[in-house]
Amino acid sequence: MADDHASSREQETAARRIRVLLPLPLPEALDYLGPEGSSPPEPGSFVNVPLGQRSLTGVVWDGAGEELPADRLKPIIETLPTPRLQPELRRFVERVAAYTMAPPGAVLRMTMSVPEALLSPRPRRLCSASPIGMAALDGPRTETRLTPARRRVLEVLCAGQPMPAAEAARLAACGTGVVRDLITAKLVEERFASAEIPTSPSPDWRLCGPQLSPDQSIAAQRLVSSVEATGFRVTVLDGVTGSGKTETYFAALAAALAAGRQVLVLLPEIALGAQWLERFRQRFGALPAQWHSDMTAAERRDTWRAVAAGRARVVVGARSALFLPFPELGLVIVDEEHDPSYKQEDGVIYQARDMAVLRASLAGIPIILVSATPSLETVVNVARGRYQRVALPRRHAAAELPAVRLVDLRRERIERGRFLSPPLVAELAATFEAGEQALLFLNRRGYAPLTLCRACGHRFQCPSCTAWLVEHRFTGRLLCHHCGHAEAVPACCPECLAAGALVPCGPGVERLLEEVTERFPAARTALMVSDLLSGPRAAAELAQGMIERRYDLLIGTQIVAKGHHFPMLTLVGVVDADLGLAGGDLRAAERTYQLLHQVGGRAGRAEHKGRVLIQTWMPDQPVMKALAAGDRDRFLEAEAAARRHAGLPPFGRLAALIVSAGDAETADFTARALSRAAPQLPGVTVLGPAPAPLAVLRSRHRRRFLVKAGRDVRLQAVLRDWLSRIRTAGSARIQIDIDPYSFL
DNA sequence: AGCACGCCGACT
DNA sequence: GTCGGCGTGCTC
Repeated sequence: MADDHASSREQETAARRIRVLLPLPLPEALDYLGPEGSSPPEPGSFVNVPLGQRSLTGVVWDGAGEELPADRLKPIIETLPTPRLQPELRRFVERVAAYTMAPPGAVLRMTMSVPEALLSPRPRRLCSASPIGMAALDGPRTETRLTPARRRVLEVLCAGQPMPAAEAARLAACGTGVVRDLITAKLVEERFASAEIPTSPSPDWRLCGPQLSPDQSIAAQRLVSSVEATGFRVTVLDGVTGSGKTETYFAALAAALAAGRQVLVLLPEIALGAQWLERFRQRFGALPAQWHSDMTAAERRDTWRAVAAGRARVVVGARSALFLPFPELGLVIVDEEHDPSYKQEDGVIYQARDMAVLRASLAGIPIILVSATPSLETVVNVARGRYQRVALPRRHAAAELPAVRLVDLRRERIERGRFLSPPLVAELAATFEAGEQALLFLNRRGYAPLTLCRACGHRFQCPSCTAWLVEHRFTGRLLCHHCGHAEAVPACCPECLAAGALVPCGPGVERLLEEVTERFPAARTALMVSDLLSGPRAAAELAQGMIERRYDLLIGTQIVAKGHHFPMLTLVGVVDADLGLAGGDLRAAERTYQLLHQVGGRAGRAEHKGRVLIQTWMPDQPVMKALAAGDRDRFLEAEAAARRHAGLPPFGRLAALIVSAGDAETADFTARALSRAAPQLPGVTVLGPAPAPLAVLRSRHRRRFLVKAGRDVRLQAVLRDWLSRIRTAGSARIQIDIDPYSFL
């Protein structure tokens, strides 16, 4: 009898057992007890659960794990009314975790990045004029005396829809106190409105786009049919700069909207999206929902909810938008798919373009990868027949591709401390003479990359990193570009106290500005660098100034490479083309090609023919030759051949292991332990340990391993097995980077 | 990720 | 004597 009772209780608790994945870096989901009596919350439900001393929100997960004895389980606190996380997104979380080797909870955290969005929206109180209030407004002034402010509030409320008190106060240009008093005086009444946020207008796919060129129409038709066919399919829209790629993929976007599906557009950095957003608005009559890092918490909360509820039909965002809970996602577009900023480098390390393909495949929907300079990975996937390619080979309308010329710095005489070669100076002069605009590109922020003391040779180094401090003259500071450390530029050398002995070494955009100002005092020059712009609006403002020809010359870092299009810009000068080629980065050449091609593409976009001058010490490098010849495909073939020969991605697998610790000894100790336990398997090569190029970063000493493996090797399994055989001591951390992009 | 528990230096 | 530093370990 007692046994029966016990076993039935066991059965009951077994039925109540639910798995809950928490947004924490735990190795797996935890078990809890569902509510007594009522049916357990379904997988995907958001639940509040106790954990240790605190309580937090997680998601009911499916699948089984190791079962903890039932008597150690705590009951869940409550189930939230938030829409459930779709199975598709749950599988995506698991697959991203498995691929990147991050704990699933850490990936889940990216899908619930706005905790407030999960709470039921607080009902809002809306004000309207009461009958008494309306009477007071209409009636003779003597009956109820109204102050001017009170009168304005009532007028505002009578004229418009019910609105929050703060809104009424703002429109009436008075304080909220006036509204408050009116409520107390019963001239204004307040009602709880439904929590529904007023829906902003949706993009309208029925609007007609601009007339497409014949090339665009053919390409657009193929994209549209991939959307209409439904099902997973990757299409690469490969079009030269200025060929109208955006308008072309807008056709596919419209088709997905017409089919009643949501669309996600990923862009490298939303800061560059002002022109993109304007084009979208012109095409669809409304702005899309946006998702990026510099949104306020309230904006993120509203957007998250709008996406989850299906109200947001189009979302344009940076890589983290990939983890939004779309219930009806029908198309993903990755613009500038080659852009290295799709690689997330901290927290969960992932390549958003690749994960976008994964998400589309799990959802069974089409995805479009867009670029003028597709990544080698993408090109190889086309060659393997896994991706379809749609090409836009010609520039739109009259615009021609710019003429590219290399300037061999080995043959040019350039004064010490100067960085513009005579041919480039001559071209600048000719451009200004013709009343046209020029762009100088130098991917180096600040005044000079290194500052040293002429008297004693002292170099300014970051106290927390193996890196020089970069002088920024405009702000009068020395900055570390890796950790953000900043200090004032001292008047004399901190080492030998010599005064006025500090000399800058090498070029930075600020120093370039100085040189240009000396050479061309009449030229109106603007500097476009992320650290001198307060935000996307400032960047858009500068770009507008260029378009309105308030400047003759723009000097900038890679922020100028993207998105903008300046009709009167005819000359682009690349000051130091070799910058990106240093270091043993496997993608250095490819990235240099993409970046310089993109910068060069800024020249001559309207009817004016553009010229590009590339200053290099290595004119014989294949990248430079390819840029000069405009021969992208041959460059890619050569690059592919080199990578295939070396067994590097996309022809082999690659992972980086970064060991870091608070002191060099612990880092070395852990690295040696890892080295001893390194896998010895056919098809797997372990390189390292070696001090990372940034041997100390944020006060942590770092050692690197590189693991190379054949495409058929289950790399994650090999790494998991390797790490399971060692234990880390003390402050040591091991970070895994699958498909590394940065080699620092 | 938090938060508690635990073991060694400067304070009322 | 205690307050408090943050290193290690667990959370269903």
